Amino acid sequence: MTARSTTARRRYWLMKSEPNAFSIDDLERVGIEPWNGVRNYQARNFMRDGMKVGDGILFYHSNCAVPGIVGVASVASHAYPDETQFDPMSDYYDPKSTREEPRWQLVDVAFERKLGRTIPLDEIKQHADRLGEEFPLVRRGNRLSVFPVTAAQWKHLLSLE
DNA sequence: GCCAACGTTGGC
DNA sequence: GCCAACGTTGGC
Repeated sequence: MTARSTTARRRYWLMKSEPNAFSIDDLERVGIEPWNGVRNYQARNFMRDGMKVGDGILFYHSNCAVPGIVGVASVASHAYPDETQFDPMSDYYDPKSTREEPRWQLVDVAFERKLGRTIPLDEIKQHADRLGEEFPLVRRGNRLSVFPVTAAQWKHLLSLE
């Protein structure tokens, strides 16, 4: 086996968070955070099946005055069950989930850096031709909170910083 | 605060 | 398995 075949290429992702709930400043403060509360199967599957420790994450602020990319983070664990699904006191409690067969998984997310400036959504939309029309942020009605970013998209988005 | 878009639920 | 109702997301 060659070294190349045993080393998976680093992947890239975008993860949304409402800054009122958990902002890039919060991540900087704590350093590492279990990405709990994802209750969408597609987003869960990306975390569970696609993410590897060391993958790059674009940290996106949604549902706020200036939505956009505000920082860079990295995947810091493999997927494991989200504890909040078992907690009746949690907003994220899921009575249909069991410890034997947990429904929701998460990864730990580590702070890397804040961007020099926010890359606002309205500016990202102006680059739809470069990013591809299928890039979720430039599509209407997009609600997916975790999705993959290609190396080319990653490079282009960060070049806007 | 409004509302379009979308995912999930549950009756049938 | 269909699909209307409902709840949530998230830009504006």
